Parts: sequence; structure tokens; C-alpha cells
Amino acid sequence: MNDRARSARSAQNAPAPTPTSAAVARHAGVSRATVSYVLNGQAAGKVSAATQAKVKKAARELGYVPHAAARSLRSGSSGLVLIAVPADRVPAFGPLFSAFIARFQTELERHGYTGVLHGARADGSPEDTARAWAELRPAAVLTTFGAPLTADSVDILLRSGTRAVLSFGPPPAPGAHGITMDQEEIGAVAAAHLLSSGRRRLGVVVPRERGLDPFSGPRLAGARAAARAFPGAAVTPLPLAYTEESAARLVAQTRELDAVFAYNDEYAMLLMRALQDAGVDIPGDLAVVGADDLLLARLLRPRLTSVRTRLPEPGEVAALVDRLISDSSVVPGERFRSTAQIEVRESSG
Amino acid sequence: MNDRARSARSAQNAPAPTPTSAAVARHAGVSRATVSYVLNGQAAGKVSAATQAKVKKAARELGYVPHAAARSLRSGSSGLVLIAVPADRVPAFGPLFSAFIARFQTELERHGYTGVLHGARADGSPEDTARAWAELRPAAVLTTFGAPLTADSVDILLRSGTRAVLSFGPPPAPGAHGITMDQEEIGAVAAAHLLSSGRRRLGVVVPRERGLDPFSGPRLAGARAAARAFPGAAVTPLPLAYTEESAARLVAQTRELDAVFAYNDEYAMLLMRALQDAGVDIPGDLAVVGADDLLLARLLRPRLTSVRTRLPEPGEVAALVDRLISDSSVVPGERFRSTAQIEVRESSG
DNA sequence: TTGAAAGCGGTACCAC
DNA sequence: GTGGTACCGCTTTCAA
Repeated sequence: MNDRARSARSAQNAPAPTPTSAAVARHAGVSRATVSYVLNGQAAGKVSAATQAKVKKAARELGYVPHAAARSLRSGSSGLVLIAVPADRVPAFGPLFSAFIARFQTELERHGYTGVLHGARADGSPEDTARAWAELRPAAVLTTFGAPLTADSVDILLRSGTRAVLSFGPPPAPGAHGITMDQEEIGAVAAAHLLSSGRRRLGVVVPRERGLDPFSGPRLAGARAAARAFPGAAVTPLPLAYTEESAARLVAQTRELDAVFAYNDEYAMLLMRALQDAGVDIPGDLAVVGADDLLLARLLRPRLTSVRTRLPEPGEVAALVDRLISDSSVVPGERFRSTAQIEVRESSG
Repeated sequence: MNDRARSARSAQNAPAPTPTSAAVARHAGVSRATVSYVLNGQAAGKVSAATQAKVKKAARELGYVPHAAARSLRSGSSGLVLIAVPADRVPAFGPLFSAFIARFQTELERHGYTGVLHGARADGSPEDTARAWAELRPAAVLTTFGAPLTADSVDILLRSGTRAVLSFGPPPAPGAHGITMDQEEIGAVAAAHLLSSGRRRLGVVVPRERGLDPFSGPRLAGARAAARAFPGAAVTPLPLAYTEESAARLVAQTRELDAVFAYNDEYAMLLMRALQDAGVDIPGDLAVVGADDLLLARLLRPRLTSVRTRLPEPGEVAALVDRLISDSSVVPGERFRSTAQIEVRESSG
């Protein structure tokens, strides 16, 4: 340490400054350029083995960790993949989707990206949210769970250097690539099953929890669409909060119905319990269908019929992201589509 | 656009370059310094209202978004708060903890930080993981769910400029601040309840799912500790995978027991179903206790006794993080502690 | 085989 | 009130 550096540090207990590549260079007695080459594997045929060893040793001794911001500033891209989740939706992560996210992050890592979950505040316009994302200059943004994504949002991101905008959920906004999770199909599959078993007076649970609207609306619409193919069929929306009281109140409204699509397995369990406590026979008086096909569905009595959604392979999505980032000529559009199928069990037998 | 700029761009369909503050300055006919002042609210008494308007207009027209990396490079700190979650644990997020994370992120935002969830790969040493985090130069790191955090990890982070390392879960590593979630207490509370109601032959479910070890081990230990206060009490570990088959196999092992602490409500439901299918009476033959006190617990029949954990307020934790970041003189140590209490229902009545 | 230096985008000090 | 400019940490071209 030279005198200037020593006196620059104030008192004795000032925190040690974070080592930079320049510090490593000084410590190893080489130039910063050499350090960069060695630490990035660009040293082949450029730097002698002895020098490489010196540099690596110096880096280790100082506890050097490269500065991602500086690197991405210089290189012009950040290797960051932002996975956007509406903040108020994080609790609603089902195991299905959580597992997808977990594996997706791992796959991104394999491709050299850093996948990061960003909870978007619900307040503020979609464009403000997009700007907040854009400040991080992510290589790609994947919005999930109906995180707001308007055409302007997409534009903001693309103009600020984001190479790919993917949207996981409803059909993509203009300019974005889509991984369509067709919520309507889920409702349609459930309704079609109930209708083709002879039921005609369908209820569809619509969770009162705000934030689930991007899912509940389309599921209801899908059920309605399916019902149009069956003369005499009627679909009734059943608002339900995720509490016992709400479920108990809903029971009366099911008197006129012969089947219910309960949004998902968890709401189905809630409703089934209220129905059974009120003496309603399932499926005799009322058939019930859930969605997500959790283990839960098989544990209920009667066992719960459920719509299972197959998500695309996380590895394939990660590969797509990688491709989109490196090749900007790929035109936006739908890239994947989830599929829904019914798992029939006792509750609608 | 001047001629140099036009010819610098190659063909007609080259993507428009991302606008920089320099571009805004040029567009508004002012200097970069002025742009910086205006866009950061430092303009009071420095820049005329007319100039401010010009700058803001130019920024809007160009769709300018500041570059977080450049800013943090210059300012020396990133405003990033990393919330680390083991990648293989993301699916295990219970609603309790998810809600905490969601609100915590929101609170961080209110303090001007960007909270980001980072799924740490299970492979690689804790130190490698810490280095990956350190590259992002986060202002603070909060590890959760037993994400690996050794003393060396903490050291790597602190040396690379992270102002605060918090650990959510087991007692903190040296140098880190702790938000202790005492898993032992959960097991102890459950066991104490069962023991004081006269039961002596306790089983404790230990999930086979890897990744839950940081929780299941201490819960078992806590139950054992509680049992030592009761002469004649014995505790048997019951390994259980989260499948129906595994639960069915486990039933035989409960013959000798009079009570089971089932790790959490979901494993409890799984086990209860298997027991009931085998004709075991709950709580007559066997008392069952869960944990987390999900809505699920109240929906089961018999209603499930459950240990409820009270987490600290997200707002308070965010305030702590803020304080730690701005005041480095605060000494590391435990800052919060979760509390556990039993909610007695029919399953252990 | 190594080093000097330019520059990525922003900030803030200092001079005008 | 406004502009010039040094610098944050790193990469990479060019020269030596």
C-alpha cells in the first residue's frame, strides 16, 4: 500500500475497501488487462502460465469478486433475466408453477444467465413498472401470472435494450413472445366434462381475491363457451372468498345447480367441506371439479376430479430465451402453449 | 440526427440505440450535468424552470430510462436487496412465508430499495453461491429457508460491499444478523401439547423431501427435548415422502404410538387420510398435530390441531435492513425471533 | 507476452 | 444557472 492510499483511508476502523481488478493487478504486479484476461479465461496463448498463477493467487488472497454492474456497463448487456411476478400474487404460487420457476432459474443459470424474481408492485401504471424493470437493463423479461404488460411496456423494455420480452399467461402483448397458458381452456375442459356427463346447471367459482382475476375471468368465459354447445345449459358465476364463512354462505346458491367448477383444488376443498357440512351429497346432489390436480385432490373424499395443466418444459423455455437474446431476428409470437386435461375421479363420477 | 450519427448506424433496420442521458442532453440542448440534476430532483435553485421543462420533455420524447448499473457504479451502491432462496425450495413456499416475502418486497420498495428473489443453486459450495450474489453488489442479502450461509459466505459478502447480511431461519452465521425462526420451538410446542394431554408414545414425521432438512431436523430435536421433561415419554422419527404410497406404508409404524406430530399441515393431511383409510380413529387411537395453521387445518375432519408461527412484521424487517445499510456500526446478532403457539382442535382433543 | 488507454452511462464537484 | 470533466470497475483494441 502506498502513502496516498493509506492516508486516503480515514481512521483505523474504516472498512477495508472492496478489492477491484486494479487491486488484484497491483498485488500480482501485472496490468489490469492481464488480470481481466486471466480471470475470464481469455488467457490462452496470451498470458504465460506463471503469470496466470500469480494473478489467480492474488485474486484469491484479496477475495476478489468481479463487479457485475461494471462488467455489464462495459459489455453492453447484463445477463440478467427478470422474472416478473405481481407482488400481491406471490402467495398464490401453486406448487405447479413454483416448480416451473425453480427449474427455469436453474436452466437459465446453465445458459449463463442470472434469473431473478422481481415482485412488481400493483400500484403504478404498467409503464412505470416496465421502466423500473428497464433500469436494470435485463437481457430478457418474463412476466408471469398476469403481471401487467401493455404494448407500451414492451416498447419501453425493447427500446432500453432488453432483447426479449416473454409473457407467461394470457396471449402476449404486441412485440412480446408468448408462453400461452390458456385459462379459458381450463374452464372449457372442466365444463365440457360436466356437461357431457349430463349436467346442465353449472356453477363456476370466481375467487374474490383480487389478483386472481386474470385467471378466474377466462376460466369462467371458457366454461360459458363450452356450455354454448349444449342446449339448455346455464352457467352461474359463484363469487367465493377463501374463508370458511364465505363458503358456508355460498352453499345456498348451489341449490339450483347440479355441478360446480370450483376454480382450483384449494377452492374446491373449501367448498366441498361447506357442502358436506350442509349435508349435500357429492357427486349425487352436486358434482365438483377442481383444477391443478394437486395431491390434495386425491386425498379428499370423495376424490376430486381435477383439470391438470401441463406447462412447457423449463429447459425448453430457457433455451428459447437464450435463442431470443442472441438472435434478435426471431419474430415475436406465441412460442409455447400449455395444455389442459381432465382427471376424472369420484367427485364428478 | 446529424450525419455522423446516421452513417454510424449500419442498415435501415438496425435497432434504435438505447437513449442515454447524453442523448437527452443533446436533444434538449443542455449539458449532461443539467440533465442529471433535473432528472434526480437536484435542480432546485440550480436550473431554471424553463430548462427543467425542456429536459423533462426531451427525456419523455426519447423514452429515456436511467441505467441502474451505471448509476450504482458511480454512486458505489446498488439499492439492490437480494432475497436468497434455495432453488429446490421454491416449491415449498408455504402461504405464510410467501405472504411475508411479498409484503417485504413492497416495504423495501417504499424505502427505495429493489428487492429481488434469487434462487440459489443447490450445487456448488456456499462460498461459490455467495460470490455469485456478491457480483451483483447488493446493498443487503437476506437468506431464507436454510439457504447456505457460512461464516466465509458472510465474509465474502461483507468484503464486497454488502452492508448487511440477514439470515432468516436458523441462528445466524457469524457476522450476519438473524431473524431467528426457531424450528425447535415448533417441535417443542407440538410435543408439549401432546405430552401434557397424557400421550407418551410420540411419532414425529420427518419429510423425506431433501431440502426440508433444515426444518425437519430441528423440529424433531425440539420434540425430543420437550419429551425429556416427561418421564416415560418416547419419540419415534417417522420418515414420510409426500406421496400416498409412502403415507400408506407409514400407517403400520403408528400402531405402537398414541400421538404424531406430522411436520406441517400438509403432511398431516396426507397422513390423516392414510390413517382414516386404514380405520384408525383420530384422536381416539392416535392424536395428530400439524403446523403452519393453514386454512386446510380447519377444513379437515377431525379439525387439525396446528402449531402457528408468527413471523415478524415485514415492515419492521425492511426498516431494519434500511437501518443496517445506512448505519454500519450496528453489531450483528439476532434481531427478530418468530414465536410458535398451538391452536388446539379436534385431532388432538 | 504484457501494458496503456479509451470508453460504457451517470454523478457531482468546480469553474464560469 | 449552466457546462466541463474526472471518475466508478471492467473489457478490449492497439502498440510495444
